[in-house]
Amino acid sequence: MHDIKFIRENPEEFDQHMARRGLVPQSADILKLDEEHRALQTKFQTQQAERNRLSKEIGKVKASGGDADAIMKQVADLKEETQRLEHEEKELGEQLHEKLATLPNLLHENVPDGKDENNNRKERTVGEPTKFSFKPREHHDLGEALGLMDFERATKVSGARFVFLKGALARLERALAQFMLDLHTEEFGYTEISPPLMINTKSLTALGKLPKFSEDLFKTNHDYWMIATSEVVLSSYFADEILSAKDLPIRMCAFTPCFRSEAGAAGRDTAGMIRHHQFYKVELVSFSHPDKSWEEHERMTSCAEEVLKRLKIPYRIVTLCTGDIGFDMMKTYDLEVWLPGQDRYREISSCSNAGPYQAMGTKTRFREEGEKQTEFVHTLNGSGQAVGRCLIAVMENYQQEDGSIKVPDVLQKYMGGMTVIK
RNA sequence: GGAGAGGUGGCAGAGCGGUUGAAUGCACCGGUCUUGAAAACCGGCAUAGGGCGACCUAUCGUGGGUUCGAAUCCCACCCUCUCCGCCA
Repeated sequence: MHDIKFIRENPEEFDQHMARRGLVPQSADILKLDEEHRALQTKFQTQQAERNRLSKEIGKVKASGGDADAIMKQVADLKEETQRLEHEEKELGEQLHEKLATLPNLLHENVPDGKDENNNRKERTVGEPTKFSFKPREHHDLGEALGLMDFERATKVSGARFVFLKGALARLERALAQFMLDLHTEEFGYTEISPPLMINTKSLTALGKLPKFSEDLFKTNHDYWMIATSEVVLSSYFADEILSAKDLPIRMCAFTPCFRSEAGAAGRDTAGMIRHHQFYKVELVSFSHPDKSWEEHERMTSCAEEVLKRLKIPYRIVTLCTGDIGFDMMKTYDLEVWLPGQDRYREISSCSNAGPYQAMGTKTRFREEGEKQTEFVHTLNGSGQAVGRCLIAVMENYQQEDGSIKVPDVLQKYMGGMTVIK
């Protein structure tokens, strides 16, 4: 959701942002609509004030036992016109809201231009791609050979893009999640949340995720949507609320399954568990003071990075370009882990600053101490990390020639001391 | 699933067709008093939008309706609570 005031004050700048998103100039249309709306609003309100005044008059006259017929006729004559103005005003208001809610977010100046992921800017690489004295295998090869990953039965029971993990691999998934949660809550000050996994249409619409992403989501027959990320429930947590500046930043993390229809991904990443309908993710969300949100973005990214550093898995960081960044984000860093089996880096985490865009939709505001004025918070979200993909990264980077998998040091305590999966 | 009760400001809680955007209490903020604090007293205290401004408009769960006029009446929906049933 955009701020109409910003567009009024900076129409050219707004159009430049939209142009970078590949859109034609929008501000002229919006400002015209805005002006019409405001003119109509003033007109309607003036008439409404007159109606209210006369109606009160009637009350007084009647209370003193007088005859109010003449005034009542006068108001009755106003009625039709007033109702017409009201409907028109509402209609224009909705049109304007629709525009502001469906246009993509502004962009941080630092976001590179480009049409797809090939134009993302590499920021830094941490660690070297893992070296092997043999040809490293892909995670699904390893998992199936170990008898701990069963795609066939998952297909039988559920369908494509599902898996059964067994024994030590199931436990490894749990260990990873627990390691991540402990790190973020104990060392980085995030509050652990166990949120609803289903969300209503109203919340998703306020966030700007609907109607745009309806095809990518699973919907229940009770009109709930399965969350595709816990970002949506966490970011909606303070909807319609006014926070105190002194409480910011508010940091939350949640470990949840994520459900995605992968409607547009037919044929992509069909082998293994890279792209499934269901996966676990530990999500980080921050509500930040506007002055501090870019700082918070860097901090959040480093929290996500720390997971990989401690697991000793090589990765790199890229800044998404204008063609690859999500439409509701101002800037996004992707963390990409090295997958030896695929011989390439793959996305494992995405850390974004939405600025005030989401907060304006959910009406999440804050107030400075002693001020009357409210302001929208900035919301940030990041994966810290996608557990499923992290599991893959561990398997492929820690594999040994005999097909066994070493357990990273930091996970051993969560694995009952186990040092190798075989 | 069945039966009933109810949703009003940060909280509690009046109001049930006409100066009610909303009494009162608590909380909170400012002041007086005090060496300081407490108490007492005085004042302030919802959100959003429009207007250069005086000011105006909207909002009493949500949406619609009745009426000159709705927090108050009618309809639908949502949510909460109590009891019964079922159930992890």
